[in-house]
Amino acid sequence: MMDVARLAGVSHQTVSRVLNEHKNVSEQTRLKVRAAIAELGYRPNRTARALVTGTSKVIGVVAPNTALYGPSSMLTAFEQAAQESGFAVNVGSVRSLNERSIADAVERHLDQRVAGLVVIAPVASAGPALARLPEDVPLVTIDGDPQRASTLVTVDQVAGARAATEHLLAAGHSTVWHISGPADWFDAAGRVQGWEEALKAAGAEQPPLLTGDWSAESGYRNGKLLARLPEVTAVFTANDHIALGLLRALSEHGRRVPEEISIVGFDDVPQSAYYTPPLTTVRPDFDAVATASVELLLEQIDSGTPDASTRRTIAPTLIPRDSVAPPPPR
Amino acid sequence: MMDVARLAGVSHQTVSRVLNEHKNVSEQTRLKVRAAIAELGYRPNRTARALVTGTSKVIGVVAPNTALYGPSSMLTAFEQAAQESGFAVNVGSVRSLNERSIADAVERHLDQRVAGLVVIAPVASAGPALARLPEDVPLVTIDGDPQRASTLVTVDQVAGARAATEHLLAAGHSTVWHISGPADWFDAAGRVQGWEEALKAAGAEQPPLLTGDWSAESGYRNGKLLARLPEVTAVFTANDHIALGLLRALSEHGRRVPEEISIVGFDDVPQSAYYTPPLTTVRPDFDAVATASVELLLEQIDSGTPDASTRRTIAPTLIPRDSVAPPPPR
DNA sequence: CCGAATTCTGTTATCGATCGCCGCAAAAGG
DNA sequence: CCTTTTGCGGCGATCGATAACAGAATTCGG
Repeated sequence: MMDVARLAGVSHQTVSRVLNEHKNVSEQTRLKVRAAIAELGYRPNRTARALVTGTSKVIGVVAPNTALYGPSSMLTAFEQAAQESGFAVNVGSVRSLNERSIADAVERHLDQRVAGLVVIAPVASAGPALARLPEDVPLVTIDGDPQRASTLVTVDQVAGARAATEHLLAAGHSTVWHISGPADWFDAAGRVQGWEEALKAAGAEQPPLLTGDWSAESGYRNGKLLARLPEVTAVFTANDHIALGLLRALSEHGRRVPEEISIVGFDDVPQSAYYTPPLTTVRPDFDAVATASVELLLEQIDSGTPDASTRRTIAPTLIPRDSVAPPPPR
Repeated sequence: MMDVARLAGVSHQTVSRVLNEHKNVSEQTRLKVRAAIAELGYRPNRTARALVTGTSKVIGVVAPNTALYGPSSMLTAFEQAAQESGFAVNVGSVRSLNERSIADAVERHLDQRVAGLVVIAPVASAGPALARLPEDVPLVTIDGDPQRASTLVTVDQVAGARAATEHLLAAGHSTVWHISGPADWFDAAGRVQGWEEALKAAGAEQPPLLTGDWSAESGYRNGKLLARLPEVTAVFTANDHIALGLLRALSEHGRRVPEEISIVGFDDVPQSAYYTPPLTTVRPDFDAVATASVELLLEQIDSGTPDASTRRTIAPTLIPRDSVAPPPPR
């Protein structure tokens, strides 16, 4: 910076002012400084700036360390959005979603003096870890506890699940079965709730809930059971991978989809259009979630007021494909 | 730090020594300082340290901004490995893999004063961007150009593809077709090469190469064509998603897998065991790639010698499932 | 045409650590 | 018993930026 100042014939402070787009610097010197910067190929040292300002142009993201489609696609979408606002992204993945490891990940980020935090915290155990956070750090929670008072961005799981269930009921099915995600995930709970609501609203009988863990394997395991129950004609699965396992199990038992059994998934993974048959599913807009999160976080960072307690809900859309048909005549 | 020093009755310098595990500090004062640190809950400011040392405990990762299974699972594996060595990870994803955007991502990381860089650079266009990197920054390239002289960690694409092709030939097929990945990806090129080698070694005729783009859609598109060629009995696809699209196309044309056509994929995505039929595939060990990368990078960082030009190759393993069978009698 | 307000720019202190050098005490050597 | 080495710990400078304050130049109202 000193070199630039010398070349431009000004003080280092003036260079700093140009860099930070302060007013009160004449057009003439501004140009001189700009020229000197360009000539020397000077790039400011963000570390030094971070030291004196006490904050950095870095956002910390805490995400579960899984290959799950949702979290991983949000991560990249998130990085993209941050980048467009001039922020870098520090990831701190957590192997398991318990309070301790989330708290650790948060600590690591705080050590790095991040400007704000985004936490993908889809389970209840994340709550306490976040509660002990210093008051003044900007925070956005994604898919977090709907009850907690903090800035929250969520996919409207309930509405998505309701749409899926209603779609099956509208096709003529008397009721709809559900294979859920892990019980401690808010996402899974929301989808169960939407499913229940739709059944109740339609006056349909509610079959027992089957529980999966997002994996195709769990869909397969539950599918083995469903395949043997002749009264099952429609199933809504908590995600597309469970649906895939279910399709596999049904196919092994010779039960045809959608002729005998209709299925709706959730997530719209890019492959689901090529399942056998192509899967009707619900698409949450992960890009929108990421964009909204960055937006809310930057608002907090700029304003200095950490917790506005606003929440943003992203509505998913139903993608009809070939895995839904009217029930077979009995 | 001053507060800690005061409480321990020493100077700030001694506190720093304790923190950095310098020798020349007596056991007695070390304990006093440790106690003071614990009592005050002091955490060193990494930003200040980064400023004076000129480097940070942060590694930059450049990865393509895709939902592709390989890159995204390496990203999380990578973060995990770095974390265990006390490093944080800064991600800089790139939307498209051209020279310009890769160079930009690298610049952003350098601005942050990262200690080293890992670049997932599976295309040739990444080369020039990396060539212009300052000499002294530790760098590990993943799945990069096998010809370039730089520290490189790769999955042995050729061996994996050879194994897949040989597996099909061993089942009795007279030749094997191949749907490749995008031509500009090294991964794709390696798999094509392994396929060619295996065919040549077996004296099998080499069918024309079909080109995909990793997506199920491209597998489907090519599958529509293959389904109409009665002589096709075995196909090796560049990844599992292409195989899924292929399965779909074959199923639509009433061609049965594996009775009429055998298929082998690549990647072993968690879902491939539940495709219809379960897919025989080749599993690259992404965790091993990540671990090796971090290891090599830390070696460079510690030793101060940036470019050791070592390379580490991870051998993939064939996972036999149900999508391979002998060819139908003719 | 002068004093006051307003721009512009420079000087110095500061963020929180590490590094180099120096002094002092205790241990080793003659 | 005195000198030399070694171990321990302190003082001040430093990294590269921004913040606060103050001085110089300019504009403006009366």
